[in-house]
Amino acid sequence: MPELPEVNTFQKYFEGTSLDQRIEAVEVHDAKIIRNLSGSEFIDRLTGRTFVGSYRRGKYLFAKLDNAEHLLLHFGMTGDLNYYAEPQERTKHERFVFHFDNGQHLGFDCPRKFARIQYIEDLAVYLSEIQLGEDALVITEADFVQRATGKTATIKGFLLNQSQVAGVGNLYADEICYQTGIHPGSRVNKLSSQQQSEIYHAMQRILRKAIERSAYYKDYPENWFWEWRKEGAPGPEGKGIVQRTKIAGRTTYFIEGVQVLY
DNA sequence: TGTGATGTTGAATG
DNA sequence: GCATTCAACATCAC
Repeated sequence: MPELPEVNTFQKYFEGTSLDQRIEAVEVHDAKIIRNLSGSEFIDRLTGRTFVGSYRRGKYLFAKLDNAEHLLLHFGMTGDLNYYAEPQERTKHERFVFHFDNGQHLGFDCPRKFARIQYIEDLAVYLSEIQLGEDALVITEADFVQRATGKTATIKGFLLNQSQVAGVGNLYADEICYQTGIHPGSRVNKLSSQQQSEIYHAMQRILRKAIERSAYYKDYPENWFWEWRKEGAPGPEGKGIVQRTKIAGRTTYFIEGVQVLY
């Protein structure tokens, strides 16, 4: 689930539910996804604190604490937030939960444990240490094109590379390639700067639309790929054939005969 | 029952 | 240095 639009939805959910309530207790069921602290250290650091805001960059969500430090929530493939009142509303794969002083809870659910939770003392320092590109919605066209210039990677690989642009994942990368009529295996340096800027605008348009629909796939426009991601099926309007392959190590769908390989 | 899954990382390879 | 592939992480659903 969690690519940029999904994480944006998590952020809204977090801000709409979990701010300004003192964390009275923290319960850790499985500390595996907490990367830089033990379970008991995690409990010690968070107990008594209050969430006061958040910052999202790409798929990284930083929950801001009242001591100006942050908790990084990276959702991996299956992370999810669950704010609830009654204990029986607890989800099956809850890994830890904050008990707020108003009786509410914020649980972090993650069946596959690919999520990464990290306690960040200094956000600016952390961001300068990791290789994380500018957020896909924030990056300027000039910066995007400049980063693309000369790259020999496939366009799909480039879009997935979080150190170039942060936020695009496997599904949206396919959608961007589809909507620009470009084969996902095309080399970035074979594309004109005009095409690179078309990709930039498609990326922003698609992510914005997805956010507007709260990353709820069923509400996406009918001509998006959700409707046609089936190998061997005819493409939209009967043009071309849906192909499934592997590009940049990820399962990739595109329409043979419609998306041009450069 | 086997296969693959919306993410990231590190090692190995070209 | 750059790009790609693969394995690993752990679990579930088809």
